[in-house]
Amino acid sequence: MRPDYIPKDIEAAAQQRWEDQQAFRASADSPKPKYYCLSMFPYPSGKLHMGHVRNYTIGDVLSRYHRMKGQNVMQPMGWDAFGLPAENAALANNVPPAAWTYSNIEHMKQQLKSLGLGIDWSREITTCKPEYYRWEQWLFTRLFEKGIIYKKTAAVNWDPVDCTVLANEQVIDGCGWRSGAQVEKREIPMYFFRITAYADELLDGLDNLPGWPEQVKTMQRNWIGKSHGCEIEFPYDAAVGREGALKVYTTRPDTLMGATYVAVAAEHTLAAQAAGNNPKLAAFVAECMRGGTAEADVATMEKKGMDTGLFVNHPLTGERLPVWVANYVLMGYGEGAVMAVPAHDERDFEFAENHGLPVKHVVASRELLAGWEKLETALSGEGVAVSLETMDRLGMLACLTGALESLSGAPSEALIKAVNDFAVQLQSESPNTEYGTLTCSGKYNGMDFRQAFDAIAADLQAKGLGRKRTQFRLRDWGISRQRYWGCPIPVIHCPACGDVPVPDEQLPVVLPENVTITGAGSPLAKMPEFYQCACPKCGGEARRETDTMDTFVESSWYYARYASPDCATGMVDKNAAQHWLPVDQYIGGIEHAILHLLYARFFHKLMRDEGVFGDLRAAQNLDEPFSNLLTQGMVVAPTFYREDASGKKQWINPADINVATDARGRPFGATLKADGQPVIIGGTEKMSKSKNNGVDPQAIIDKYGADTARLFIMFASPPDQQLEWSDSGVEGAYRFLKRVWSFAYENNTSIGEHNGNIKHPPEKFVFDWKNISDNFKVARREIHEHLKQAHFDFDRHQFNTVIAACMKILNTIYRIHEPGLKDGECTPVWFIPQVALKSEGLSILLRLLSPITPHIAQTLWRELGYGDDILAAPWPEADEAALEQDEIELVIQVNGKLRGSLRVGKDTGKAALEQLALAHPAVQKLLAGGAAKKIVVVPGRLINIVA
RNA sequence: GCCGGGAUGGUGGAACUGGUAGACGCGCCGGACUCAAAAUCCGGUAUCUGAGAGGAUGUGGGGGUUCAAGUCCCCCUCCCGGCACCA
Repeated sequence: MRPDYIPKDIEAAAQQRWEDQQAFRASADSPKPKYYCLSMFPYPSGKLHMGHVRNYTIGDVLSRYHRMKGQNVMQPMGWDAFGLPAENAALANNVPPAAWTYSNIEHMKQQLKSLGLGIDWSREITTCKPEYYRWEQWLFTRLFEKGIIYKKTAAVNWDPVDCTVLANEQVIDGCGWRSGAQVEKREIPMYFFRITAYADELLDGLDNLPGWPEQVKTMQRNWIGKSHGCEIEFPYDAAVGREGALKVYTTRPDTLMGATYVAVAAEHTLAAQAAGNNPKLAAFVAECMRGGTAEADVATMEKKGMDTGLFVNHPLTGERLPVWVANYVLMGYGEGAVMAVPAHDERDFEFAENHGLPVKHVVASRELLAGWEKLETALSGEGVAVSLETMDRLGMLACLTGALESLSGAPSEALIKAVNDFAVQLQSESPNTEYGTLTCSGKYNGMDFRQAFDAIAADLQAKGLGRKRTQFRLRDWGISRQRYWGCPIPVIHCPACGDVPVPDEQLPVVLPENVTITGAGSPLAKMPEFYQCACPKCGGEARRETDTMDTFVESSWYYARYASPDCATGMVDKNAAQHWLPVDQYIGGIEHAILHLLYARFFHKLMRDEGVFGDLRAAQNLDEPFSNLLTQGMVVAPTFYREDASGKKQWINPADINVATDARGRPFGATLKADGQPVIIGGTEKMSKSKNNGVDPQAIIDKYGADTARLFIMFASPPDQQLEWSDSGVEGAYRFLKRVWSFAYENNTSIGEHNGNIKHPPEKFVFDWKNISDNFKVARREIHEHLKQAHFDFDRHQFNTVIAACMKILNTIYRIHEPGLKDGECTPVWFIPQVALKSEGLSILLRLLSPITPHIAQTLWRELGYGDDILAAPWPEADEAALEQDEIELVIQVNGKLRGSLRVGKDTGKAALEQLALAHPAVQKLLAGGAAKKIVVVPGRLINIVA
């Protein structure tokens, strides 16, 4: 055995061994229970980044852990190969997207292999290959025929200079990233997946996912946004142009009597109609069309609006309400129109304040009602009666003003104060968005939310001007992309037959790979050899669709494809699907919590309903694709920069920086290694090219080895938290592995001999641990306590404390020594238990470490004669007998403050404990002769004396 | 703006069900080894106060519940993720 830890050598050897043995090839034939462990596949951007390393290490740790616990693990890998960056790279470097993508895959695959991941590479899939996407096209044609896919128009970001559609990412401050031109919203026809048809199932299904983080389920529930409300129609007459009704949806029909105006989106027909003969309004509508479509931008815009001059009628009172155009009302949401109740909605209130629109309170809190009662008493004291009818019509404030004006003399000071008090109270409740009691609402006065909701809905229904409706925030999924590097949409447009899906025998519609990317429009639309075709129905001349699919489509079903990656008869082989699905553990970034994970769940149900998984009775448990989900945090690192003459920040990579610290280790400045001059320390941010704070995983692997990289990443923080990169932390991880190696080397001979004597596996050898010395008993108890803790932490995926437990075990076994004796001098009586204990401790340590740092664990397992293959070793279990203790330590508190401790027999009774605690000198001192009011005894933990 | 998270020593983090705050690392300080350095090993290290024993304070800020709060409840600040065409 070599005295030094040389990761390069042992890692290459271990990886070669796994490759030779095909150690990670998963077969459905195994009698063991299956465990399908999946990490989100990477976009092949060029090289691995730390986020990938983190993701795949977590997946590999779980895979290896479950394998050692006796499961038949399948851990596949593939490439999310379609996407925008390939087109950008093509523009920048003049390389076709296909060639760029394939070469990136080649390189990244080597990098993944060097991490020592236990991946079944025979299942590798690449989404830009026709063998993969043809099945996506196949499903599309089925769904198209079923009506799950339909066509409608939707708004996109249009760059008027480059004449191209931009992704939200490519719109910066409302302008195109390349042209700098102001982006416009433009309506174009697109294909949509009717995901809303599955909204209820997607929502309810979340209740059957106990293995998902609560926060992700909450986000998805909110995203789906099921609400119960009413659709309400506001009729208008011929004065508007023609008779009709403006339809809105609201979750607050109880506030209907407080509606003081209605607002419509710029694209709404009423807006267009009003703009027809109003140039100012037309200009405003055009202004609303400027800017991107991203919701975050729209929602943070200044709320602007303009009066159309049109009126609609309140459905219950017939009152005329003005119609406004507002930029915060979006055509794609609900009906593209809202009823505005400024008194009870934040946005409506702000808008009404800005435009001088009336505010009418119709829902009152208990406090406000009490305030109003007080005011009424004050008013009647001055002989003023408030008419309920007036109040219903005008609202409290207007009604009050009228009443005061009707006073014959000047109001008394008491009345002025009462009025002021009420006004202040009303102001503080504006807007009041809580449920409350209806007021100023005529026949609905006094009702609560539920009663008012039902009564108003019933009245609307009776008038034919509204009804209860359940609505979802979730919108149908538009999948058409006017881009080249994606899966072609398998539709042919025939002038005679309309949109015709491509028949099975003509699939796949292959994306041509040798193209030139210009950045203006899709190259496919310029390739007659691609788009010219015959109609499959009538044979006439037709045009092939040149849009491609959203790349979320590929990533919505890849997990299923892994079950039978080469299946040539369908998306997935039915038997393979029924064997491997669902995914037992899915791991990926929290940023995918909504879109990707919702789309994949949706697709799973589409495939199920299409019979892709076979007979539904046979395909049980196939309603959801991912049983357990782990969402990892991102990898962040410190940033450093200098400002150039123009004030522009020049970001400097942390690798080129020296950080100076004071005597206590506090950083007080940083300098550039190259010139020794100071740089500015920025914040800690997500590793990125733009902040130049990325650390190349390859450099870490080359310098320290994959085990160190994996160990550091798993140790630095729990998987779901963000991970802060630290070079010295990496050094620490490396130091620990060197210490493990040294321990093994130093005890190589004795442990090796011991292991040889007892024959493996070591558990078969029953050592009489009862007769070892007290020191050894303590050491052994520590080891087994740490093991127990590690086990607990493995199961809750808190790998950082698993590693802490490993470090503690190493610290313990390093100290195993009979006092005053060295190995060579030990008498046989001491020597044998000492070696046995060290051997047991190291065997536990190596097996605990093996999922995390598999190369060193495998190497030492063999070197010290535990066995040939640590993957086949049984998972260690804590020995309960080793954990037993006769005496325990209890903490003594006085008034909740720590004042001392007590060693007692483990079975000491409560009364005895109280006596012992009261007799404790620190307690005596604090009680100063007084009696304890109360004594709280928490068994095994503490005694709290309340003085 | 809306939805979801987060904040604990110089630092990454630990504290499982409300029960000894700071495990385990990193850094720093001291020591051993060395001609010296690196590496390695041993010890110390929340803050303030005290010679010391000890005392006081302390988990982003403010309030509350409890014998007891990092943990539960209410309000606030800042940071991060997502917002439907980045993946």
